[in-house]
Parts: sequence; C-alpha cells; structure tokens
Amino acid sequence: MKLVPLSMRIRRLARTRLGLPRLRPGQLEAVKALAKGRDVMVVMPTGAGKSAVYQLAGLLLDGPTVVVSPLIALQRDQLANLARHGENAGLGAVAVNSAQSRGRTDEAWESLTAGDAEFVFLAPEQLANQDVLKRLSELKVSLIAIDEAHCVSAWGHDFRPDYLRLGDVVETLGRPRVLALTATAAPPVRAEIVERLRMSNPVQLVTGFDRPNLELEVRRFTEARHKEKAVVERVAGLEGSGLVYAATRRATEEYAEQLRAQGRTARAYHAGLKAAEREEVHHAFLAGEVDVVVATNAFGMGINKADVRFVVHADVPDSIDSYYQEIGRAGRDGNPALACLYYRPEDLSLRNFFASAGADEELLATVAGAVLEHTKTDGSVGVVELRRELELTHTKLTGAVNLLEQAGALALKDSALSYTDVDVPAAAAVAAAEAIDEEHTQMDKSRVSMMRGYAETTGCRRDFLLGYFGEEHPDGGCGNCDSCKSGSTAEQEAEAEEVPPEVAAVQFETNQRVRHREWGPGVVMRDEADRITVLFEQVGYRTLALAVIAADATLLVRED
DNA sequence: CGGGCTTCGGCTACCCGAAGCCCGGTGCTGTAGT
Repeated sequence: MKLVPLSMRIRRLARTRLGLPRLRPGQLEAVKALAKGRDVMVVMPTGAGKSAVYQLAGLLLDGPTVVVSPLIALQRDQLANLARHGENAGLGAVAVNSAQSRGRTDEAWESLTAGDAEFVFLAPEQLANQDVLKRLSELKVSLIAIDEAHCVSAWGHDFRPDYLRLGDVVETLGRPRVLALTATAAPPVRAEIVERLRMSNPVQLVTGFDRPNLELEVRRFTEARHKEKAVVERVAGLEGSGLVYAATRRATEEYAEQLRAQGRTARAYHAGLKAAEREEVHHAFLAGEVDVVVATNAFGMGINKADVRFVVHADVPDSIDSYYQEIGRAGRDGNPALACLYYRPEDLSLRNFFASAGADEELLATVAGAVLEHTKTDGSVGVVELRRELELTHTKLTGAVNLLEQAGALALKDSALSYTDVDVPAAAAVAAAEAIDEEHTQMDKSRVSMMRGYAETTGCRRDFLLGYFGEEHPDGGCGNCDSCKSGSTAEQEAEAEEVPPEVAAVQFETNQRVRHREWGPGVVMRDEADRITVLFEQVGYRTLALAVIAADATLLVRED
C-alpha cells in the first residue's frame, strides 16, 4: 500500500468533497494537528473557513463529529451549508434540538447509528441530557468541535451555564479530540476556553486581528439628547448598509423609527421580537432590502454580509471583546468601512449594572443544603431528581452547581451530585461559592472599564484594540483612526519620550507575571511609556501608573 | 448606576421642580394545552 502524505490527502478531500480548490495555511495546519490526535484552538475571522476545519477533520477521522453550536439558527445554517455538498460526499449532517419534531430527532439518531450521518449539531444544553450523552457515547465520537467557543467564557458563568459543563462532556465521550473555534478571543479568554474544555496542550492557531480597512472613531458626549441626535444625523447620511448597536430594546425601536423618518429603511432587532420577525429582518438585511438594522447584542452571530459599510455604536458595549466582535461585522469585503462609537461615560453604568447581577445567595444555600442532606442519607442525588424536588429551572440549578463545584463543595459525576465533605457546613460552601462569583463580577466590571479606556484614550485606537488581543502594533499609529488623524497619537508618543528617568527605569514586558500587594497575582497585558495594564486573577484588568510603582518598591513585583 | 415616567408638594399658579419608583441583555429547554 502506498502511503499518501497527510497534507496531500487533506487537500484532496477539500477539493473532491468540499469543492475547495485550495486551503489556507491555518486550515491545513489545524486539520493535520487533529488528524495526529492533538486538540486544536482556531481563532480566525468569520469567513476565513473555520467550518472547513471541522468538516475535513470529521471526514478524515473514523467516528462521528459532534459540533456544539450556541444557536439553533446557526445549526440550521451549517446543515444547509453541508447539504449543498450532498450526502454522497460523506457529509451527512443532522441536528438534535427542541425546535425540530420528535420524529426528525429519531431519524437523526438512526442515521448517526447507521453511519449515514457524520456530523451532529447540538446546543450545550442538549449535552446535559443523560439520554443524549448515552447515545453519543455509543457512537464513538472522534471529534468534538465547539463553535463560537468564546461563549464558554462569555455565557458559561451565568446566562448559559451548560457551557461550563462541556469539559465533563468531553470526558464522558471518552476524550475525543477537542476543536475550539472562534473569531474573537483575547489571550485570557483563550486560556479560559482551554481550561474549561479541559483541552490538553492544544495547538493554537491564531490569525492576525488587524482589520486595517476599518476606520475607528469615537465621539464623546455629555448630554444624552445630543448623542442621540448626533447618531441619527450621522447614520442617516452614511453610504451603504450598516448596523447600529444600542443597549436596550427600547432604544433600538426609537432609533429605528427616527432613522425611518430620515428616509432610511431601518428596522429594530432584539430578543423581544417574535421569531418570525427576527428572521424577516435578518433576511431582509442580507438581501439588501433593509439598509440599517438597529439592534441589541442579540444580532450578529451567523450574520455574514460582506458589504456592511458601517457599525455605529449608540451605546458602549460591555467589553472590548464584544466591541471588536460587533465592529468586525463591517467591511468583510476588504473595502473601507466605519466603526464609530458614540460615547457617554454615564452609559457605562448600565453595563456595570448587568455585570453586577451576582449569584443568588438563597439559591446557593438551598442547593448546598439539599445536596448535603442527600449525601448524608443516600450518598448522592440525581440532578434531575434534585431539580424536581427544589422546583428549579435547569439553568438556575446548573448555575448554582457550577459555582458550588468550583468552590470545591460539590462533585458532579454521571448526573449525580454529592457533597464533598459533610463536615463542612452548607453556609461555608455558600460563602466560598459567593467569593468565586464575586471574582467574576469584578472581572466583568473590569472589562467594562477597559471599554472606558478605549473610548477615552488619546493614543491610537487600533493600537489599543490590538494590544488587548495580544498583538503588537508598530509605533506611530495606524493612520486610520480619529486619534491618528487629529495628531493626538503623535502628541501622546512625544509626551511619552519625556518620562522621568526613575519611571523609565521601571520595566515590565507584556505577558510578564507579576504580584500586587493587594490584588494578588496577574499578567501584564499592555505596557506603555508611563503605565501598564495588568490582568489580575481576582480583580480583573487594572491600569497602574509606573510613577506609582517606581515610588513603592513592594507594590508590584515580578514573579518569574 | 442612571433614565424616564408618575406622583407629590408647594401654596396660589391652573404649574414647576423634586422625590419616588421601576426598569434595563444575550437562548436553550420541555411541557401544557389547543
């Protein structure tokens, strides 16, 4: 038997099965690493062909591929995409979710068992179901792909706690290869994905974040009315189609109405609309029948329209991560596009409010107490049984279990919960869980404050964004942001030259591990001439003036 | 935390400002009832 080199086999599969004449370097590397048994994290912009990575790896490896996808609408898109290539290409794909009929789900399992389907798409919530897990275990899954993997970090802690359970799922399925896919993830987010999914020494393929065709701009306001008026006037006059992001549903409706009054075919989009209307707006936007969508953060995932000419933020988003993801929907065709933030410092307070929605102490106490009692009497309690007994929703119970488990108070194995140490009172477990939750709150709030940093910087905006994602950008600015155009980037860099010698002597490099006297351990994320930004494990992002560090030798020390 | 709406108090006007109150974002699921 003649051995065909792996790269050649992958390229041939891409050509014959997916109709892809050539692969991009990252794609080939990712598939090769998976074929060799490695876990892989791929951070590539939308449209760069992340789907082809799991598709090719799935075809190459024996046993079906599980694709975890956050939205049923995305699952549908992916199914339709695969269907274009036909089942004869070995690309049979099915989905398991609550939106399809029971009969269809039965058929899906049958075709997986018979080997007719290679891919199965599911939301993480499905993987909390014992029945689903059992069926998947029997199928000998060879690859589990987590699409939109940043959801692990962004949603796992509260909104969709099943994202934090995926690490267990990987174990339960017998540790298939794990592939994490996302378009946007800063280094700490990548680290969290690796940890939560329990990926082992993954190959990380991260393509550059820079989008030089996006013109970056921030307009600052003090009065809400002035800001609103400016947004409407600006958007009414912009060429082409685009998105306007606002913080509340109500604001999206109001802006859409005002923009229609200005002659634009604007529509609001948020989760409060009926599914049919959401779909209609989505399709009309893609088809060019609606030229402005005014949306909350509900709009975005799965939107692939190349000629979006602007993304205007009428309110600040909750983090640089969200902001970059949202503006990344502009200018995918490579032509010039605008990303403008209409900023008022007061708008940060709503984001801080959302970030401070902490865990419910009573809920934690109820769950901890009940598991303790069951452990004493029966050794453990089934998750489903406990949910019925306490009359809790799946989301609430899972959220509480996640926190108590991280606090070391509970263990969850094969859908049974047990209390780790019956001598530890439930109140102590609750306190420990609350402390962990408080750390997340601090982290989320510090992400909001990084958004303030972006909005208020006088330096190059692109430099700020790229630095956040761990990329260096050459001095002198990008030339395509408002700071560079107004000359404030140059001014700031000139001032940096005049830093006093004792401050200049304080040297920290990006990625340097440090320890703060009060805030504990952290990693330097950004270093500038007169200040550094550190991501602390317990309190999140903090910016420290080098002059302060220089004056106090024990405040911040290196940890090597 | 701050915006927007309603209510209240002042104290004499058919109204004004202050105070009080409520609200604010992302999606899965499974099941009851038509």
